[in-house]
Amino acid sequence: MEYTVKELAQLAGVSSRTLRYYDQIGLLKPARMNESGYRIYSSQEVDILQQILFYRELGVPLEQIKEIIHDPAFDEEKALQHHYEQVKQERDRLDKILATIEKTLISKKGGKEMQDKEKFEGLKDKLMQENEEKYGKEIREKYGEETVKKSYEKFRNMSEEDFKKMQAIEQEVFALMKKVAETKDPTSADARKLAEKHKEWLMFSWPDYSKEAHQGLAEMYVADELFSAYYDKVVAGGAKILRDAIVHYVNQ
Amino acid sequence: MEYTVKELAQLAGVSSRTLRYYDQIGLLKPARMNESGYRIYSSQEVDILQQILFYRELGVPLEQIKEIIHDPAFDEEKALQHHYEQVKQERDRLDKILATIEKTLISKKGGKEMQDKEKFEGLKDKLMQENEEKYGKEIREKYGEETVKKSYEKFRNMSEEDFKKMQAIEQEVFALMKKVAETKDPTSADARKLAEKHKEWLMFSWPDYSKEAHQGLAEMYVADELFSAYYDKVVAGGAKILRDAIVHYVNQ
DNA sequence: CGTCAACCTTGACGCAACGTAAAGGTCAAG
DNA sequence: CTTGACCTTTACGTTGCGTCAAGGTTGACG
Repeated sequence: MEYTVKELAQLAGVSSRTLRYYDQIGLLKPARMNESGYRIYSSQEVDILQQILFYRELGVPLEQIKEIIHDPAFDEEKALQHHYEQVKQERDRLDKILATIEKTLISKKGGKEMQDKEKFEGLKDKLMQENEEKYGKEIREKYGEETVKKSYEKFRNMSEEDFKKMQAIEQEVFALMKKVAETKDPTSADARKLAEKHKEWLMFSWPDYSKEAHQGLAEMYVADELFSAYYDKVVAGGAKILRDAIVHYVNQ
Repeated sequence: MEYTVKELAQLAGVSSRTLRYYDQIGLLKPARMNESGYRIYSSQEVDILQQILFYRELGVPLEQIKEIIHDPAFDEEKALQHHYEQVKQERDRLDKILATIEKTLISKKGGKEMQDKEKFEGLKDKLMQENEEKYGKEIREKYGEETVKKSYEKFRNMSEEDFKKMQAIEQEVFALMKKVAETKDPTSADARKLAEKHKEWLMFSWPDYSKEAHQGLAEMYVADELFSAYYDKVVAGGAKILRDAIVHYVNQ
């Protein structure tokens, strides 16, 4: 059985252009060309195309499919394993994105006049997640994915009232930051209050508290420029002040 | 506070090229240009960039971000809601891909000489899933995602022995198909046996049996050219013979 | 035998969101 | 005044095709 481009294309549910492209990149060459230069495929190419489409469905790049198909010595299992990891990472990323969008949508409930603030909340949260990944490996191992999910649920179930409370507490944090900025003494009573308030604020969105995570977040406040800019807006050196207070607090 | 491209880029963790590109597409214009044509950004642009990066993290296309940012009348909530659906679909797709890769990797256990066959198994399964989506909505509503997951688990936990059994049964299905092909009578005893064998074969990878799904799959055997080609290879008109036998079987 | 639709060919641009030169101008430090 | 680190615009490469464009081939019909 022989096929022209269009015939094979319809058989396999792809476009003619796709077959020409596969020819072009050397992924699937026709069995032969007829006297006027038409591509002629045989049933052998049908089989190969089937395999190609299978891997394509899995999102494997055509270059890699080429290797899998044409190089019998190629370690297909390894390639698939690798691809599996890639896909998994991407899926996990999307999972996080979904959670963030949910939260962003929910936080819209908080009213209109603080919209910009909310947007920053979203960013903060993103950074919090990054922080978790950087500093909180142990915590993740301890509590696993469940914790993360709980955190989202907690946030999701947060009422508008809670949300406003959370913002009020953040204002208190700011006020204490300004106070501590005068002495810059992380061992002072106000510094302790600052760290405690910050913990209180944190607990609105964190399902569990751990000193390690708290300190990790504090370190990131200083390390991440965008983040520290947020606190430095409140008072010069705000991020460092907050960090020092927290570090001293968690280490008694 | 004013920034050059590089400064703002480092502050926000993006490349200078990105900022130039955002300028080019009108997403983020610098506050002004200096006398020699350098881009100068103010802290206002920092804030806007923050928002842009937030949405970019969510995978929102830059064109849409542009609307969200620059058009205050734009329904951001609706846009995010829509985007949420998009991302969810993509994530679900990746979930399925992961399951398929897993299965493909597992099926490698089945031995080397039937590798090509296995690849087709993967394709068949992909089509089975599509079939489920097309014809099996009711079933999905009945059993939900759990069923699908169970199906994968069942496959995952299938031993090499089971796998070989499954293939042996498929051979029996082929033999019966050839027999029935002589009379083409879907009401014959052999046709009944054929349908039953096919069900038996099916149950290796399906967690539950339903007549609707079985018939749906049968219909697809005929509707999908690539699929029917697989059965037509066994015997001419094989897909139709199998379909008719199954249809008669499930309707007593 | 002509012709007309439906195929086929190669070539080339477009898409998203930049990365990466290339070719040249600007600026602050030494 | 030179050097190196910045800045500018222009433009091509990436992935997997979709979509013209301009022209040749084929097969059915009158």
